[in-house]
This record gives sequence, structure tokens and C-alpha cells, in this order.
Amino acid sequence: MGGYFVPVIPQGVSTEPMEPTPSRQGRYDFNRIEKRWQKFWQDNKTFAAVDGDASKPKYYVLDMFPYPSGQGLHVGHPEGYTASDIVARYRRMKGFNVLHPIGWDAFGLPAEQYAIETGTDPRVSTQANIDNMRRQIKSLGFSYDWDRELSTTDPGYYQWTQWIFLQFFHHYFDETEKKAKPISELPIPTGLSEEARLAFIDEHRLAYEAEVAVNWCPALGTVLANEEVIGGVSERGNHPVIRKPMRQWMLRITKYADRLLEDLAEVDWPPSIKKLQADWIGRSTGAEVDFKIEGREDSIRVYTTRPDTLFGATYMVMAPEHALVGKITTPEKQAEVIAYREQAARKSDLDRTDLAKEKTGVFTGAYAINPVNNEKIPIWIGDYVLISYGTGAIMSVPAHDERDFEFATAFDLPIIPVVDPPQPEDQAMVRQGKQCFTGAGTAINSGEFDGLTTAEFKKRMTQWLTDHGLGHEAVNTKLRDWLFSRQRYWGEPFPILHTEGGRIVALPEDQLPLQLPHVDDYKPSGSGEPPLSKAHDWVHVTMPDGSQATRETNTMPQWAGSCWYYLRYIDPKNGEQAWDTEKEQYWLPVDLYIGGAEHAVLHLLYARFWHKFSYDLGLVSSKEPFKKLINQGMILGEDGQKMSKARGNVVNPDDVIKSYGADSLRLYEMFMGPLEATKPWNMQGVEGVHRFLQKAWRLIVDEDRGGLLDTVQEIQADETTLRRLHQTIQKVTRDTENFAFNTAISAMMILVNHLGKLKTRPHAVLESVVLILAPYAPHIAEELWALLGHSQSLAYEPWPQFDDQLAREKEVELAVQVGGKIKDRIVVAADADEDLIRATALASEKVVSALAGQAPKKVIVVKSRLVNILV
RNA sequence: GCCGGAGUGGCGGAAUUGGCAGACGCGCGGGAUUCAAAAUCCCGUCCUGGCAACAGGGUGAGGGUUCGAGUCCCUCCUCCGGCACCA
Repeated sequence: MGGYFVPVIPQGVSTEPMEPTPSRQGRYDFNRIEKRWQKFWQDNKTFAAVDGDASKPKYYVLDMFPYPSGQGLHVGHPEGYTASDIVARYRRMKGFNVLHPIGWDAFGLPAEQYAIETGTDPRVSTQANIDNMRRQIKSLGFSYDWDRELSTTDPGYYQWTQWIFLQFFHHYFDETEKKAKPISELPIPTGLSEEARLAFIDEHRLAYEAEVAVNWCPALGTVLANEEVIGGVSERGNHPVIRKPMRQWMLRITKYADRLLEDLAEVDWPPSIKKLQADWIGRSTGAEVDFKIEGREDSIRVYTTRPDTLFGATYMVMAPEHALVGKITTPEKQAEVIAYREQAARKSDLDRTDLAKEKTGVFTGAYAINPVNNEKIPIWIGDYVLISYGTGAIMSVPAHDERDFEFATAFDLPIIPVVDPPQPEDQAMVRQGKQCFTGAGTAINSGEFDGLTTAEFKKRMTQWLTDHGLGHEAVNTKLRDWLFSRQRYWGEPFPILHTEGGRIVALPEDQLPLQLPHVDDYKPSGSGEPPLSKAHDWVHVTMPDGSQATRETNTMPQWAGSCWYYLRYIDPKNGEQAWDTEKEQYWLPVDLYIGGAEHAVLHLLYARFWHKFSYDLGLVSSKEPFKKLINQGMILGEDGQKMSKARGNVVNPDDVIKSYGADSLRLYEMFMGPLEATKPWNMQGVEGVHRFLQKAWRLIVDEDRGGLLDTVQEIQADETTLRRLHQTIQKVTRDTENFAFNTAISAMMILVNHLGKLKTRPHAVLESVVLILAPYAPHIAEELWALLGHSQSLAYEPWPQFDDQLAREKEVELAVQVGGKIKDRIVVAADADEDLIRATALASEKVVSALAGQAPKKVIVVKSRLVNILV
């Protein structure tokens, strides 16, 4: 990288020299300049990325594409977009073939909500919102390749979202190869009936239907994913959510849990985001253990991460929904158990997870046998045990698990300590069963295993269980399969048919896209029947054999379209396939992905999942889609509060652009502070960076007459100016590469302040200034570049090189401390050696008087920093 | 409760990662220019004392390591974000 190259102006560029904007009085007329250059870039397709250009290294800079809301942009959006645009423009000047696209994540609830309220077709409102947001985004001068613009709602796009779904449907996960394979290669046990064979196949598809207890939100009329439920209420709108069994489409993301976890090591993401993902996947290793039910042949299987505490299991708890509950409950406990189960089913997730509440449960009347010591222990049901995790049943070790301890205390169940804590101060209470201890220690009350450490005991017990056929090692994840259907209108229809015989069949690929039908009524039915079920003509289909079938009426969640949009950008118009694999090999992976931290888990996990699946199918060549990830921070209102319409503190970029221009807005967004930080808006700060641009303008332009100032001349820069220029190029280069845009701008301000003091200004220095400013404030830079006599866009001009020698200071000022306190400052040559520095420091009058005749014990010299004299 | 991140002037923030705390910008004060204003330019602006030179203090609180700590270690406080009975 680096070196020299011929600047390339993309095809279609105008050969007409660009004349500087004729401007009365030559003032910095940002509105005029910005419109003019935006038009130029558009007309000349200045930022068109060239597929497969082997003459340059490629660089793919991606923004998280926006939802086109009716509110339009707020100033939070341009923060990430400006950062990525600076990188894109900088990389072009560095000689990269840059792909920098934008599009619209346009399916989703707000448009549908609006449709329900007003009867407006979401296609219409969505298009209007896209048009408005496109206008806004264009007014910021981002260097997107607009020819690659896409919308997830476009049938030409969602055709391929549906196609990918079909691939999930047509594949299974091979456990030995740990990858997806065609369902036709699924090994099927022999001797199955036709019906059983088909059921076996359906059970292995990566996209499958299941009757699951889902998060049903009556207010929204839809099922929500676990991730969309925050603390028992819907993420959107804070409506209560209850559990309800429903037929749903699922994607088997859990099969990819290990790979999603392992491959985090490959990506350059903030460690905190990686950890969030790892915690979300929540992989744990433990053991599954079978507990015989007294007087029956069945046993209850539990999952535990602490097989070493088996001797302390004094009772068991099953989730209320557990299949065995009905079978094992004794007649006298029947009524109580049924009542409890009904109560639990009616509870919302909020009721069930509220921390403040007491543990509840009822005894089933049945007993199990602890396999390690043959003790008889009671079997309870309780809603603190989740049906969806592990086996839906637990062994309770109240001495060593907080939740079990609470439950045991509430119902007066026995507590047997089996782990002796290492801290002496905890031992007495724990040994008496009065305190719960969840850490590692030494085994007690565990028969032959006494004295083992927790870690050792875990291994030994797992082996013992295996040897005796009572259990085995097991792995669990918190990650659940992805609930992939929604009872909404405004989403991708599933390319699936339900036959008269109750079979599920895939729509042939040549019938894609399956278009979303027009309907008159967007309201959910309230019972869970999706709006599409009302599109009678669309739903009912006659099959080639004359039989009847109905279409799937659920739609896909909003995440679907955003799972693969970064792949469509590389080949957005392809009608034959989702993307061309050669283009994929050229452009992928995404080199830099910028977006909000709110997508740290869901979007990024889902997209990684689809990418890995595509990898198994040979559709992509990299394991991970996004090499480097940066989260921009939130921008707060001027009052330091989160921006919201209700608070009335929303800042609209349109207004800022009107008063100060897009360059000022861009610059301010970057100058506010570190990209990742949360920071409050301040309109006076915009004014500040605007003044800086004014100064830069007046450095070059004669405001009275227009055109170049007479003071701009073809002269040699003086030594100081040259040094400051090279220092600035160095700093701006380094800071831009490190995404430290705020300090890069600060460095440019310092340089411009210096140049402003010069009576005559070297033309060549000003050119460099304009070039390093260009990624940050591209419009004014283009205009000044033209004024400096250039006839073509600077977008592909080589980035100025800095010269280390020229940037170096000749003299440096050092602080001289006596006993750590600064007494004087000395100036020495930058290359002065330690002896000279020491001698100069000791010769200082102030130092001599501070020493007051004492001989220095030691003199510490830190070159170009300070001298510390110890007495 | 658990897991992250952060606390630096009146404000946003900077500090080459252990070496002169407060760069740059905002705000504020003073001055120049102007009939006047806007704009622009110059000077000042961490706190305390002093007319000043200067002296002392200072990066959420307390302790520690070090010649030297905003930066490293321990304890605590506050704010922000995430998770939330995952056995």
C-alpha cells in the first residue's frame, strides 16, 4: 500500500474543467457549493465502485442501513455515516477501490401501524419515507455508490430473502461435519413408514415448523422473539407479553452456536461486543443425569453444571409445562398441581421473572431416587424452572444454588452441604446449611468422593455417571432456536404451501418472488391469525395435480432482510442469483462496519448465522462477514437527555444544514468527541466548526472579488510552516486511520490558525491542507481545490505524504523538576544527548537555587520530556 | 443481583499509553475595528492567595506501587449501557 499511483477518475466523468462557483463577493456560500458538488458527484458517478478491479486493493465500508421512518433523519444518523464516509473518502485517496453502499431496511412495524391507522398501503408510505430520507442523506454529501441502492421491500430483493429461506428449508445440519448439507443427503433410519420418514426429514430441516410456547403480545397482535421482549414487555411500545403455544417457523441457529462462539476470535470487534455475543450464546458444559421415579419405569432427566453436588440434591423441580407432570402427580395432589399449572400458564413473562417475587411451586406427591446415594427425594413443580432450557427439570441443591436455596427455605426442604468453602469465615454457616455457597471448594458429605476439589469432582462424577449408565456429559446454550415468523402484513411472505394432506411443501424457486398481496385491511385478527389470511385469493392455491393448498400466512421478521443486505450490495441487480460468487470473493468480507451498539447482539448474531450457513453452501468464501466493527455512540439532546419527540429536544439535520451547511454538520458530528462516546448536542459547537471552515475559506479566497487571494502565491514555505504542515498531515493521517476524528480536526484547526497569520501563503501548502480536509468537509474542499486551479475532482487525488524529517522539531522544551516539582523549563536541541540535557538542567539558575547547595543524588533524564533531579 | 463502560475547568473534550494536566472548540471577561451593531482580529480564562514576580492546591473519594500516576494495583461512591431465575 502507499506509494504513487495515477489518480483514476471513474467512467463517465466530465472532461469539462470545473470552474469555481461564481459567487457575488466570494463569500463562503455553503448552500450553493454543496448543491453544486453533490450534483457533480452524482452526474459523474464519482463514487461508483468497480467490481473486480485487480489493479487496486479493495475496501468495503458499510453502514448499518436505516429504517426509513416518517420522522426522517435525526442528527444521530449522520454520526456513523459521516465516520464511514470519511474512511471511504480517505481510502479512495489512499488508492483503494472502495465499496460504500446504502439502502433501506424498509419492512417493519411503524409502516404497518400507520397502515392500520390510516389505511395507507405500506408500500406508499414506505416509498415516501425512503424518498425523504434519501434526500436528507444526499444533502450530507456522503460518497455512496447510489447505483447499488436497495430496499428490503423490493420484490427483486426479497425474492432472494425467500430463496435463502428455502435453502434453510432444504438443508439439515450434519453433526459430524458440523455444517449444513442438502436434506436429500440426510441419513434416514431404515424401516420407517412413509409418514414417519417424512416426519423425520421435517424434523431435521434448518427451517422448521413447531408448536412452541411463544411470546404473544395481544396489543401488537403478534408473537415476539425472546430478544424483542424486555423484562416481560414488548421492546416496542412496552405492551405486556404472555406465553401461548402457537405454530411457528423456527430457524435452527442453535446448531451454529459453537461456530458462532468460536469464530468471534477471528473478528476485530470491540471486546465488549464479543462478550455480549458470547454471553448471549451462553454455552455451558455439565452433565445430564437420569433420576428414577419411585414406583415407575420413567425417569426424569436433568441438566446440571454441577454434577459434583449430586449428593446435595434434596429434591427435584420440573417446569410446570413438563410432559411428565401429568403422569407422576399422585391423585391427592392432582387438583393442586392442575391449579398451579393453569396459573403458571396464564402468567406473563413479567410475572414469572419478576425478581422481587417469592419462589412458588407445589409438590407432585411423587418421589425420585437420587442415583448417587439412592435417597428418596420429593418431586416438585415450580415456575422458576424453565421448560425451554436444558431438560425442563432440575435437581435442586439448595446448599449450593441461590434459587434452590430460596425455594428450599420457602418450603422448608432439607439443605445438605456438599462443598466446603475455602474461606474459613464462610465454613461454619455453610456446613450448618444456613448459608448458600455457589463457588468452588472441597467435597464433603459425598461418600467416597470427599476431599476432592470441585473441578476434579466434576470430572470424576461425570465419568462415574457415564460408567454406570446414569448420565453423561452435556452441553447447553442459552441461545434458543430463532423464532422466525410474525403475524404481520408488512414482511416477506414465506414461500411455503400447506397441502390438503397437512404436508408442508416449498414453493419452487422459479416461482419466486412470492409477492406480498395487496389487502384492504391490515389489522391483526387478535387471535393470532395473520392479516394475510384475509387475502383469500392469494392464500388458496390449486396445485399442479389439481389438489388444493393454502399459502403460509405468517411473514418473516424484520431481521430477515438485514441478514444479508451486505451481500446484495456487491451485485444488487442480479436477477439470476442472490449474488455472484466471483464478486463475493472480490468484495467480501466487509472491511469496516459502523453502526449503533443496539445491534450488538441480534442483528450481528443473525447475520453471522446466515453468513455461516451461506459458507456451508459455498456461497461465500469467508467464515465471518464483518472484519472490523465500530459502534458509534448516542447523541443526546442539548439538555443532555435522550432525543425524543416528547421531550422536544430533537435536532433535525435539515435545519442545521440550512443554517451552517452539510460540511459544518459533518465536522461538528466528528468534533464532538470520540465516535464511540455518548455526547450531548450543542448548537454553539456547530457554530465553532463553522467558523473554522470560514477561516479555511478566507485563507484562500478573496471574499470581496471571489477567486484566489493575492496573498496565495507560488512560494516556498518557511521552515516553521513546512514543519507544522507535515506534523498536521502526520497527525491527521494517523488519527483518521484510528477513527480519532475529533483530534484530527483539532490538528487541522491549529494549522489553519497558523496559516491565517502568514502574510503570504504558499500555494502548495494550501493544496495539502485542502486534501487532508477533503474526507471531512468534502464540498468546501472540492470548491477550494477548483479555486486552486484544478480541473477535476479531488476524490481520487493521492493523500498527501508526510516527511518525518520535516515534521521533526529542531528544539524541544523540557521541564526540569527538583524532587518531582517543576522548577524551570529549558530549551535544548531535539537531538541533544543525555549528558548535555543533564548539564543544561543543572546549570539552570532556578535549579541551582532550588538545590540550595545540596548535591543531586540522582538525575533522571527522559529525552524530549523532562529532567527530574533527586536530592 | 450479575456483566461491561465512564467519572478531568463553567461546558464538549485532549494528554504520543507511566513523564510539563487542561490541546482544540464552546462559553465568559477585556481590547482593537465600527457612527453603531454584526462579522472579524488580538489578549486573558483550572482553583486559592497576591498589583505582580510567585507560592500552594488540583483529574469522583480513600489507600498503595513508583524518582514520577488522569494513566498501574486495592477498597469505596456516583452515573450510563447490557442481561435478568439459563440450573
